[in-house]
Amino acid sequence: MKKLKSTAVCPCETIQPHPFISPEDKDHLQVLADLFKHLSDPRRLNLLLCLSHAEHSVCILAKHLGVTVSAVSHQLQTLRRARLVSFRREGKVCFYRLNDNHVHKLIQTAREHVNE
Amino acid sequence: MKKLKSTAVCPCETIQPHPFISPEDKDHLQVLADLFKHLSDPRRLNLLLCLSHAEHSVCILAKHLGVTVSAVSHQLQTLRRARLVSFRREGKVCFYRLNDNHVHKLIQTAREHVNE
DNA sequence: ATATCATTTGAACAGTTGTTCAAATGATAC
DNA sequence: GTATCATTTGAACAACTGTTCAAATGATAT
Repeated sequence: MKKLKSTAVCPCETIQPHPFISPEDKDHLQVLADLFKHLSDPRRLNLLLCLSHAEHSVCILAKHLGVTVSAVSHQLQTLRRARLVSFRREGKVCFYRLNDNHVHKLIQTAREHVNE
Repeated sequence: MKKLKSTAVCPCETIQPHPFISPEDKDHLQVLADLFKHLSDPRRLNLLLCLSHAEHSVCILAKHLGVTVSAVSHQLQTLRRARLVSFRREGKVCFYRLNDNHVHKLIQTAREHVNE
């Protein structure tokens, strides 16, 4: 067990740091990460897959996903803030739907990655 | 402020729950979510984008990303366990690279989603 | 063997996330 | 108005995540 004092001097010190990515990508980095974060929870992913077939009420979603209504509602609010889903109210019932079809493409590409 | 006792009885009660997704998708749900989780951190995403241009050493990556070597190394171990990156050792230096090009496709699809 | 550099590893710690519970809100019917 | 159903909301709490720090390991050179 040697007591090494971290000198923190490496050859890279002389290299001037610069991003390997373009400025516009840099700007979108956080936005992209946030998008992926919404897809990174199994239950939320399941929820999105349910909605990819048709619009559904919160109550039905909870039933089919096997979780509480409250939990689904919280997830839906998160997805709504991220503009991944939208909804319409019909009387007492709220029907949620996917906002566009890009989510499908994302999942499809990910699925290809997994299956190899 | 009414004290409502949750009756937890809704019309959906009569509906038998079934997944809206196919069995094989159900199996891959966790795997897919895990994949997205690795892309959900801005710094890790930045790291992957750096590697999408060429292989790089840990030291250089830390320099360019503006974080400590330790932090980068931890991230790389995570990505390595997920088989998203691999590496080769050359003397004292470890060079990391992307494991395949699916990551590019994923990022590209996500980027399209963001730009609309 | 010792020194140094590049990298890894484990522990601790702060920040974030998702669920649950209880209560509130919105809408319809009586 | 009250009752009921569907949904939302906020607070609390446990679980997870990523960073930092210190120490260890791996490799090369002297």
